[in-house]
Amino acid sequence: MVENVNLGKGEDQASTPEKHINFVEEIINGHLKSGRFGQIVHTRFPPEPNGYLHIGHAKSIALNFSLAEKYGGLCNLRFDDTNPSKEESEYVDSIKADIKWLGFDWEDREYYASDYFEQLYAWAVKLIKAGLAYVCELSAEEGREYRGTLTEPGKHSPYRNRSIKENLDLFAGMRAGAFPDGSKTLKAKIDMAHPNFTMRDPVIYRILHDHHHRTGDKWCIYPMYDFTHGQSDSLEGITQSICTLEFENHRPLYDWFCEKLEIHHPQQIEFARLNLTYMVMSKRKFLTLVNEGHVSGWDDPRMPTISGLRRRGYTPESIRKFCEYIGVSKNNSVVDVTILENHVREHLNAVAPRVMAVLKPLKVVIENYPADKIENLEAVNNPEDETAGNRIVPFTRELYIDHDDFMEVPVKKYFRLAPGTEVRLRYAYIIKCESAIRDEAGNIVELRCSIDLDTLGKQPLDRRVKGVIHWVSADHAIDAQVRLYDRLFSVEHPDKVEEGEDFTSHLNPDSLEIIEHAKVEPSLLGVKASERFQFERVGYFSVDKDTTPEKPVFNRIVSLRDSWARITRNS
RNA sequence: UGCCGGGUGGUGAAAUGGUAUCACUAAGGUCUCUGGUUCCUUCAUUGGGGGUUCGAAUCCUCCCCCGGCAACCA
Repeated sequence: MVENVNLGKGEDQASTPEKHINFVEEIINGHLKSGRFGQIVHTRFPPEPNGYLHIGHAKSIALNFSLAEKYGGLCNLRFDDTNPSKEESEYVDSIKADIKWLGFDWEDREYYASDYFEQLYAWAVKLIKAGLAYVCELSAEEGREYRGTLTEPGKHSPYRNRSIKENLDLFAGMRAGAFPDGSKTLKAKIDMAHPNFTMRDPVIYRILHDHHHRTGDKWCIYPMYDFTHGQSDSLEGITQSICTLEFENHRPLYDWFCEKLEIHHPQQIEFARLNLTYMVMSKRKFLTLVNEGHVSGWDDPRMPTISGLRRRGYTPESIRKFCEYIGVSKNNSVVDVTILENHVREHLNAVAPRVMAVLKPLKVVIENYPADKIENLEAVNNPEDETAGNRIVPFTRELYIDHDDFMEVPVKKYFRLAPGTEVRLRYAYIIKCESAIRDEAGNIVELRCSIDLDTLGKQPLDRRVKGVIHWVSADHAIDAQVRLYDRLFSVEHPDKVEEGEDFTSHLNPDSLEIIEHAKVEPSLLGVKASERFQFERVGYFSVDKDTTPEKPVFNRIVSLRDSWARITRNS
């Protein structure tokens, strides 16, 4: 029907789909066309080192670094460390490790806003000399009162009209440590009646007798974000300064400082931050989760932190693709977490070696198979990747299969094992269930089966056996701990809470199930942390750092799509 | 209430005055020694009203809804 399909290039088009240009790229194209910044594109990722990075940051990182790459420019890493009381070098290290893990490289351009303190100070003096800044002695609370409200304009500080000389002396005194914390601030003199609060004489310097992670005790006054960010961008020759929507109100101030200081003036561009269903995404809430013990730490595999996703087993490729896929816009949106999950499935389907692992072991004894016989059967490592090769799995008289693969009274369309029915053991033979053995409590603890030895590598001609199940040899199986992770919250929007509740009331009580004695195939002996596998018919798993040579520990990254579970759920 | 943003299927994004497009989810089907993968099919007239126009998601206008802003945080 469609005539304009280019058949010759069809595969190329599929692998590199015609990507729509997002609004940020449109703006950049405009800059390139007008020559506002010449033909240069220079972005930056500016984290505050006061917490761990999360998937929302990954969106910003991917955006900034990818834009630079796409336009043949550069992207800096800059730590926005203007608040000494909250920032630590521990976070600097983790942030750098996370960005590297994601696969981005700032090369030698690792900058710190604190490196610009001296220049920032000089610019503050310049503002004072231009009559555009003054030392104010209103307390924080008084400052709030003077700022006015949504509907009423603010009023002028009584200190607003000091002489330039007095301001200069006072500001020098602030730097010299002559005044206690909170006693004075330096404010920009703009417009107390401005409809935008950020323009109502904003504080640009405050007194903080605090130790800074990089400048030590050199300073006791520190610049505010608004007086730092744009100037830092300017010093680094940034062209497009990309940030999230909540800074939109700050753009007039960003512009004001660049203009009044007469310095290189980057363009601030705001985009919508990432939200995911079944997740919260703020440092404060993460802290609550950690401090109240709902998770084991910032790198708990259920956390949407980069370190959590990494430990869970997510691949950096899948996170990058996800970030590209969701796009960039100014719409406040909530992305369905299944999209993230599908990206990691897609990647792991292509690259993860397949193995057999039995999570809930049920012993199977094949009565017509010799007790002393061991057959080494060949299994495909990855049907999606011919180069992955084959491996050997030992087959013996006593096996384990998964409890879920047996039903004493099978429901309709169930084609796994049941009394009297047959099933294919993956890569091995067809067996038939002859009887089930119970313990005293009535639980089924063992199956007695018979084998059809004429079914290895071929289908029987006289009948169709549809079910295929995984198994491990009881004698050869390795004992493993398996941690089944699920969504941390049980509702799509955990932030939406009733009166008197908070987001923790939506925690999913079943977000972690630990299986102490799973049985996995012997090829898994000696696995190393962060290796990833597909447990056939079950899901994708990665080796946790808690693994020991004696006992491997696996984290479930994500289950396989399970259309059987869907059928049973719907009926 | 003031200012700034934003409203396109259940979800995320396209379409920049000219046939509402691409994915995800969901549902159904195909294939299969993974109930995985693959492949196929189905699912919106763009927040609402009015206007301009041969023609509007796109332009004008009024209204509605959602988000952000009143830290000496970023």
